[in-house]
Amino acid sequence: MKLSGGVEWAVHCCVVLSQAEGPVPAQRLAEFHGISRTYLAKHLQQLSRAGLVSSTEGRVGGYALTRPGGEITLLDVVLAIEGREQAFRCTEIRQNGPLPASPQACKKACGVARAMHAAEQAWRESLKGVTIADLAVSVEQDAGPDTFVRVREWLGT
Amino acid sequence: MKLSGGVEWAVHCCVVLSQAEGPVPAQRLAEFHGISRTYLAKHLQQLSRAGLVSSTEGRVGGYALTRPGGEITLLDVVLAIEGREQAFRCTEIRQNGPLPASPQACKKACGVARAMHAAEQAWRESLKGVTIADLAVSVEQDAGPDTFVRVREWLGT
DNA sequence: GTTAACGCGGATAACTGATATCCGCGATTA
DNA sequence: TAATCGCGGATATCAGTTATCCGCGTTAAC
Repeated sequence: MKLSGGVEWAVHCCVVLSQAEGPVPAQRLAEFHGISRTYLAKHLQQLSRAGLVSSTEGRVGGYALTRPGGEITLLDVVLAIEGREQAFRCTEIRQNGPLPASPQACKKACGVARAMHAAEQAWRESLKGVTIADLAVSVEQDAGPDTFVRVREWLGT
Repeated sequence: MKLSGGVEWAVHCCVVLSQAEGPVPAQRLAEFHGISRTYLAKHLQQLSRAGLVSSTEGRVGGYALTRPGGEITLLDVVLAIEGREQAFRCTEIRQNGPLPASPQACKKACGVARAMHAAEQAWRESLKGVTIADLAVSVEQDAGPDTFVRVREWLGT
């Protein structure tokens, strides 16, 4: 089980965007994080399709958050990049073999699937409790109070 | 993000083993669940290496749980199959680019990684709260009180 | 009006990991 | 001695991730 590396990129980009003043081009976000421009573009397009960021085309285009950082959760970003499917996928093996479960019993999900999905729900709830704004605060605490001032400066360059 | 299909197989096998009277061969477990014998064998070997099941070789060999079902959690099985690595892997992109985080600040994990790992911890805690015995009970409730009697009967065939 | 910077979608390719099978080996028992 | 079993290695296939490139339309500056 592995999360796409794009999740990390997307989250960090959202934190930067939450502190930017205007639209930030993908090129700029890629440079800032030292990552591939073309591949990052794909992930930003996913964020755009999910409605988390808006894109402006043309000469001075780029990406911006559609909502304040406090209204975008980590879960929003993760689902936008990873998709909304559950990590655990029940293949209903209880219906196989010499003693298959009755169609009657299979109306509800099996105990294994229920437990796995409950765990995944706990994961999602935890991610839901963290916003981009929260992460921005933690970055500021770790890297110093002038961090985003310098980020904005560099973005304006 | 997707969990290995082997997790589902392994969990269901553990439930069956918790109700078996002697060692159950991989062949038998595969037949019972209508799945590939050779591939299931690989997963059972992983459970064996993790210490969740013991294997007896030879003519009347097979697999058995090393502990009562109540002492084996869903998390034990998932980690045995999926490995113990976190799904989210921080690549420290904060250290890249024109404004890299200071080595000082990087002594602790970044806020993004902390939040992702906290969510994963919540997932693990949830899995830790469910035992094989719990799952056996839920199977019995869903499929009827004589279910495991018939399972043992078929295994003995 | 032309040019340059930008986002968008499609095509493509390399690489990785999951899925799956087969084989020979040693162990055990009928 | 033969049949049944687990074990590990080699191998093949397939899907998903990672990544790049291209042409297209859009927009602003010159």
